[in-house]
Amino acid sequence: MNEIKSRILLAEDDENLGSLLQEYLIAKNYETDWVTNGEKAFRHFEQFHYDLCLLDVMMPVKDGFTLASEIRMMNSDIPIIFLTAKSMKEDVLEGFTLGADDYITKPFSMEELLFRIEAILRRTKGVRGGDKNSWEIGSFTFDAKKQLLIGKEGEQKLTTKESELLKLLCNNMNQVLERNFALKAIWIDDNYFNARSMDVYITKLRKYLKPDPAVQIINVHGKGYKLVIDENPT
Amino acid sequence: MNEIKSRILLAEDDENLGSLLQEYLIAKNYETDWVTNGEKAFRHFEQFHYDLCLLDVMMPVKDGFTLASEIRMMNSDIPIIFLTAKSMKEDVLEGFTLGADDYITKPFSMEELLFRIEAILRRTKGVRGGDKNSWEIGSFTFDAKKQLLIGKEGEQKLTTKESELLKLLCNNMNQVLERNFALKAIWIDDNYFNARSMDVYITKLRKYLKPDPAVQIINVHGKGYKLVIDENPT
DNA sequence: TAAAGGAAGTTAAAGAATGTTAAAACCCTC
DNA sequence: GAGGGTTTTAACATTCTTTAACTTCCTTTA
Repeated sequence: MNEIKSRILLAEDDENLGSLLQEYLIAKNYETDWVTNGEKAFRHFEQFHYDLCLLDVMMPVKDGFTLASEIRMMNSDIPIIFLTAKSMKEDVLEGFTLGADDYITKPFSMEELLFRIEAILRRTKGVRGGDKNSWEIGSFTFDAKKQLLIGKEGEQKLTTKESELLKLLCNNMNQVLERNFALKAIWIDDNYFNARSMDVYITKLRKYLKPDPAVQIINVHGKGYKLVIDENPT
Repeated sequence: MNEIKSRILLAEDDENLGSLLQEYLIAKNYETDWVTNGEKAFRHFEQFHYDLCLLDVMMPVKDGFTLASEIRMMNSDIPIIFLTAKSMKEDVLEGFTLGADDYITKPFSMEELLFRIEAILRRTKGVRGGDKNSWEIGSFTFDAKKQLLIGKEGEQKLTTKESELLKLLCNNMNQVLERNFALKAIWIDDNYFNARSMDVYITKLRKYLKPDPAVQIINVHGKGYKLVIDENPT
């Protein structure tokens, strides 16, 4: 239940390897989409949400490096692992300058890949075992278990709904929390009225967080909300 | 610009390799302490502050894995890279279960090690090479995260679409941002209507940027747009 | 070089999404 | 079933995006 599946985008033109990897990753409980060229990969990336990209360097239509730089342009945080057939140093170096998080040289064992994936996800999700229930939100501390938002000016007790929504926002810090996802997670039904109810809660949370202007809940029109924190206030 | 030196703890019993690595890392501007066994390494770790540990797996007195688990016990966040002579899978796996952030198999090139180190430090320090979310645009400052364009005359809150488009332009500063790419990146569908919608947003951005005549969004007919900044105004 | 046609610029308005506030409905506990 | 807190509904305000209509600019080609 605390096992939120991570979504992986796998771009690999070799049909055998690709399907093998997809099968393996799905078996390991990762929702894995497999595409066979860089062009398709980019379209998938635009359209869906992923937690990690696994990109073959040499692919038809659009190579892995080009693809990676385009992906980086749209999302500067998502982890990217390159699969490279050649162990050529130049490849490795270029990959890292593009902001790769890791690379792995073919042939590799499934296990090795899996461990690299898990190592990166541990880091990026900031979880070394177990899921979080308290966060630093700017100058606030939010304790989800106690449903308490502690600020400089004092404590604010949160209702269940308020707390659940803030928790989802924290879990997706700096990323878009999709309306539908939040609705289904909290309200089960994602109908019109519940959506409006959620709007009301967003307003409430914004009011609570108002004392720290570095903290903001930003609306992404037609998509959802994003909790952002200004790291270096001017 | 990022002149903060990172401190590295290097534990390697091979005198030749150890001194070579230390020399190289210092040349690359890392403050590197080199020790020749696990026992000494742990004492150093207790006594000083480090940003990254580079541990040989096989060392006298105390091996790298034991050392790592002791270090982990004191600091669950510090990045650890194992140096391993054997390429045995078991080693790799055990290393990762101990919370290694990476491992590298001997023999390796200095460059490869350096890039792995830098990749990890980028991640943990949250600073990645070509990864920005704020730009100087002439006399403006654009904060993509907060969707804010700060000028001399005041702040302008940007909508999601405005911000996404400006971000793409910034990522391609002084280069042509292709219409097609921007459309697919932001609107997903690159049909006629979305293209006209983008035109509208270009107009809006130009209006916001108007206060500084050195900043311009130039149209490249049939191709796309280019954000240029006049560095030395006459 | 002038005309034609497509590309881009501009502005306004319509419709959908979101923001806000308050009252109503609900749900506990006593 | 009264009272206090929580959640939903309602009503109205505001903002965002798209569409439309019209204008201007650019490139090609006769």
